[in-house]
Amino acid sequence: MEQTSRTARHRTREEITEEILRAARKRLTEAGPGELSLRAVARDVGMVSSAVYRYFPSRDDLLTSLLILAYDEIGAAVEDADHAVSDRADLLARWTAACHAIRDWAVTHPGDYALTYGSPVAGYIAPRDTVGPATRGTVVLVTIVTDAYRDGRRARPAPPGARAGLEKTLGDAMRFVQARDLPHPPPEVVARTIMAWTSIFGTVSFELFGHLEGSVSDKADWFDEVVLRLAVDLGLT
Amino acid sequence: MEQTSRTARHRTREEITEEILRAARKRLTEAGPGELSLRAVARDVGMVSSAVYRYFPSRDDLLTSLLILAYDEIGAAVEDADHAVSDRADLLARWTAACHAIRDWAVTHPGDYALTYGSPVAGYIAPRDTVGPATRGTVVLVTIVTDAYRDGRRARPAPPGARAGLEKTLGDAMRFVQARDLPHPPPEVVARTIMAWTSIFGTVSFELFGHLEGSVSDKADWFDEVVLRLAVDLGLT
DNA sequence: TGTACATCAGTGAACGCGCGTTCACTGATGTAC
DNA sequence: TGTACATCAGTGAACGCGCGTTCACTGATGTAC
Repeated sequence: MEQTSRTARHRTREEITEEILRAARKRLTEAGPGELSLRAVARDVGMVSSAVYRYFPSRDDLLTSLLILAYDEIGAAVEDADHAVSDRADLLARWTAACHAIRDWAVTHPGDYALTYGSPVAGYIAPRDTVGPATRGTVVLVTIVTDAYRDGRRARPAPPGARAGLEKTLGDAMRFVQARDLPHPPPEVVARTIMAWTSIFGTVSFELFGHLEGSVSDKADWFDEVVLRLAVDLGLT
Repeated sequence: MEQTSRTARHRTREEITEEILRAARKRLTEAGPGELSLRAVARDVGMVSSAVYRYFPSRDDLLTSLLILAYDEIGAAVEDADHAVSDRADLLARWTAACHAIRDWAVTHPGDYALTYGSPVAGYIAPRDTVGPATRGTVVLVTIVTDAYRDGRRARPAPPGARAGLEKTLGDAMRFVQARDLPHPPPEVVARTIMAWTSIFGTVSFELFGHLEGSVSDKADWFDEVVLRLAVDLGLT
């Protein structure tokens, strides 16, 4: 009873909070996070600008919520795409599905993509709460590769000229997989995974930020080609 | 005589134009291109804001000049790095030098890097004049790879599952190398080159935009590792 | 070489604007007795 | 169940600010005869 009465007001509060976030995300596709205008968002929602302060203590807090929302959304999309592959041993299918989820989300949410993976907003420092959501998608990619390693599939070997000390260069990434996965994937596998991860987002960024113009004619097909080659390099096939 | 008298005033004009650009670039490291303030730049130079209009017709024109300047600078840095390798047949050395020039420039000019390779500025469309400068650095990377191909070195072969039509997916990039290089590098080589190019900038962007935090402990060493593996994949070793 | 005129760089005031945030307020919704 | 009080959402005015751009001006530099 106490719960339902609380939710009466509570629920509209949540609805309006979501409405503000929705309007802000829409604005992000046109304006860039640094120029996001609280007043414009308020106007879109149909409130006076000061009313927004009942929901977000400041513009920066709005940005933080948008950041967490975006990371959580792309993270969930990648997780869902991976889980939707019923044959868990089909690592190429899982890899392809996960990568596609990334690009699909980015293409349909260019404003949120710029917020999360574009240039950082000047004068804004993302608080700690964003770290968790930020890693969700990445963890899926890593899991697929380490599953492959456990399966006995092998990525490209270390190059002949490679120096020692790769493990130290990687640092936290090594510690992460070693705390999780048995048998421990060696540094070379972790390195190739980070390279692939970077390639995926690099390709998406190049597409969305216009750097493939004049080089690649079909961006979606190109992404598929990249994903396939990365899978091969990672030993997923 | 006429030339020297024209340069008297002309020269200070050029100097002040450069001073404005220098001040604007400095501002870019703190503010992001969308928020670049003409008035702030004028203040830094020690002029009244309206005086800047003697040099740039609008804020957008200032941005365009900054864009061209940045692309030209990184392009020249990459060209110089490549040319500085005296043994032209040492393709790994040339590749490594060119890639390092990219990262070095990016790390020392983060504001300009965000302008050129970060999220696009909302409401600003780069004019045609920026296209030429934008490609200079890329052309160097492509040249190194095609030199290797002419040498008989071979990149990774096309993956087993690859579809036909890669040539069409690439489009302009294929036309570019086919118009320039003999013997024509096949689509697979062009594809691997674009992937490597994307990886380089993806790695730099991830470093500068904070996405390697929590994964890679030594960013400079990591870049070296990436560059080496890309060289191997491209058949430069 | 000296004078008359044209060009140009820089000034300072003004324009109209949108911004983030604060604050005292009103009226509706929820809570406690 | 009904009343008194507390909480909360939203208003509207105001704050001080910085912005891009225009314009009439002054004084210095360059040009032509």
